[in-house]
Amino acid sequence: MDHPATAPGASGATNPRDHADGPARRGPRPNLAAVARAAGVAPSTASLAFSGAGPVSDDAKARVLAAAAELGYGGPDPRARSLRRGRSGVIGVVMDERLSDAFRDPVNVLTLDGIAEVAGEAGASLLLVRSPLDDEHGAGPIVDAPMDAVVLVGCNVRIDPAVAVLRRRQIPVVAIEADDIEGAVPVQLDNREASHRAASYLADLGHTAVTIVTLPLDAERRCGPVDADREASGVAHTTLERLRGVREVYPDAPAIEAAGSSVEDGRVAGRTLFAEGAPTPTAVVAQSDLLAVGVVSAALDAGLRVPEDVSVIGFDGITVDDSLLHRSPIRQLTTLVQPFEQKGRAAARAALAMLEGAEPQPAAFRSELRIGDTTGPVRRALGG
Amino acid sequence: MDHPATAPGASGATNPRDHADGPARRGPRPNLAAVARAAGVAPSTASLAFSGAGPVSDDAKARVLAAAAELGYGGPDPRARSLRRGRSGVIGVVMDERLSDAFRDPVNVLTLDGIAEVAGEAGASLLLVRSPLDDEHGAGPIVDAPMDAVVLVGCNVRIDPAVAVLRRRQIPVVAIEADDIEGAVPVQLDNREASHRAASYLADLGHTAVTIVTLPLDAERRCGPVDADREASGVAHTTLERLRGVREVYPDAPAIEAAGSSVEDGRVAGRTLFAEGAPTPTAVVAQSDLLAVGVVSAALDAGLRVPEDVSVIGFDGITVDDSLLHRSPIRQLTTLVQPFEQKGRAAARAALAMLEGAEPQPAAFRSELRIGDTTGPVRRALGG
DNA sequence: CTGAAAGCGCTTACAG
DNA sequence: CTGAAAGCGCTTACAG
Repeated sequence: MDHPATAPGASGATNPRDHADGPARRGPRPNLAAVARAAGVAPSTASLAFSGAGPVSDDAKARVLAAAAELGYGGPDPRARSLRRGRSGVIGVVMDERLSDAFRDPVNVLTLDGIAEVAGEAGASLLLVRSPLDDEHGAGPIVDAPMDAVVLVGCNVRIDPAVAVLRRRQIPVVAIEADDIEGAVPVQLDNREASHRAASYLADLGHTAVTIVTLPLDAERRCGPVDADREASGVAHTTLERLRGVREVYPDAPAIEAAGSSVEDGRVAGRTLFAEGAPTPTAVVAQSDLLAVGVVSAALDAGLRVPEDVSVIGFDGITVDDSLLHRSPIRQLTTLVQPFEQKGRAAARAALAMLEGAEPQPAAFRSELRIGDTTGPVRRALGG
Repeated sequence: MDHPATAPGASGATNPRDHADGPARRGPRPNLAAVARAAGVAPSTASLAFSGAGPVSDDAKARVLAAAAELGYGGPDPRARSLRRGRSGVIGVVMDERLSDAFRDPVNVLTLDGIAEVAGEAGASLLLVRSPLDDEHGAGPIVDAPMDAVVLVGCNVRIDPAVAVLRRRQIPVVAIEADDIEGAVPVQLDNREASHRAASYLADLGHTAVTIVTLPLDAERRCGPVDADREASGVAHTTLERLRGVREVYPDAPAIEAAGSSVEDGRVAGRTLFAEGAPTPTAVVAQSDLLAVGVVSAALDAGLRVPEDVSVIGFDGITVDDSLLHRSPIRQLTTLVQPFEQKGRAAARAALAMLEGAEPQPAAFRSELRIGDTTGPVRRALGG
């Protein structure tokens, strides 16, 4: 399925790179020394003519530029420049998942947004890198890509190998939403407090039977009930904090772990939750909006009304698309809205600061409870 | 609004980078020579121990690794390695817009998906770069970021400066959805033929009054009617091809240019289209799904029924979220579905091939007309 | 299997 | 304002 037809007229017989283009470029790529020679100046002068980092006479500069054009010189080689300068102008963005999965989650895309904005303004470019798997330590871009600083995005799970590598490389690290990592600047959210607030809101509505649908606790993509052992073995900081926040209000609330953060993962968890015969909660706290939509969808499928029979609350405040929901009267999820772009911007600023040798600013952000139409007062107890 | 509170307990008094970490790392970063010295081997042997590119005795290798650990050496510096090798393992992804805008369009994200998949498998990392503005030639990452090859994504507009720079740098270029660019390997879609098919489908349904809502024709973010002059001045290949495809069936179909590809841009165009007093088309061909949703939304706002009063057809086959639509009975757009991921994969493969010095494969893909519920037979002529 | 040598292409003090 | 020199850290033929 993945083998495209070759475009009939598009390729032609010649290699596209064979096209001559103004000044012929025969032989090896010219370097700055060759340009300087052609211009009749010293290499250092030619360098200055390009970088503007020192005084050069207009005449010398013009000769250098003319020689460069003549030889087809494309400007100083960034590889050599970065070796010499000790900097490459590249900020690494490390994500937990396959990049193609990461892009599927709006949470990551929105964060990237903020990072890209600040990095772009500063002239830095973003290198997308996947966190290394356990079995490939010592390989992969995180080990050998040029990066001046790194931002960990949505790395809840499997952060340790990445951080270890980066620390050894002495690359400054900014960690969004990870537990305090030794040597990394944190950009944090009030996960626990926010979850506490959401739970309190449900308590105010009279809910007592609350179940939590959690994000993954580690990289194993398990799904199912979270018992004490499972919770103790969890490494995902965000997941644990959000869980604790709800438990501060509902100490005995059962939890179900989802395999990931997608609508489908939420649906799977929801099916368990609303299975016939099982005691049905009157409210569900899901740790992401995607999960929440899946839970709502499972509830509707099970013939329950939302919020009349069951309230559902999410986390993130993103816009979610799900066709099943469209058939329902639900217009907006009750959720905790978090400032992704701001978090991304703060992370990028911290990374740039470390790059400059300045003291980076740790940052903490707040989520706001946004009340939509997936939550309501608890239904009257049947026997009440 | 963007100044986060400093996290109370998160920062502490010390610079995170001051943390000692096992072997002290005093003074300057060690280099491979220092490691070799400490291990009692030649630098070349130490290099081989890390790269595995040649035979090294187990003993020598162990001594090198031990010395590296002892000195806190994080492995060969990628900057030096890439200078020496002439390769950096980085593929640039160049986009037309601010990256934060680019991420907002699913079209780009899906394409990036495919690129990331193939690049990731090959161990290459992706450098996100914005196409330079006209007024910043000679600056920005496209000029001085290390990249072995580049993929142009969604660069319809403002490609020329980028391509000129890349050509001078002699960086191989793969262009997704751009007109044949001299020296670039094309990854193309059947924009014209697909649009022709969509138009034919409308013709079969009896539509004669068809209006086209186009993507931008250049970078100026204009919106309004496309007259012959405007069309002649257009530089966006995709826009023009899709326009031509429809015109092959409806030679006189009027066109309105949208300022961008968003639901809101589509809505703006739609408002013009369905303004009172204006002659209303019985069908609209929008050049993207986002635009199509905006048009549908404007039609509903104007009190028209879709598809009974007006049919709307999109392009892309993405999932679109729009709350207004949810209130309507419309479940799926009629649209031309294009294989974004496949296009991305093909582009990445071509880039990798050029990197290896192999002959890259130009690729061409096909869009499929997917009939949803936004199109239907033309309404009976009022006077008919 | 190991070592000595050369050089990738640039920039930056430094002296004029 | 310009030039000669050194060196960023590595890898790769090449000889042993």
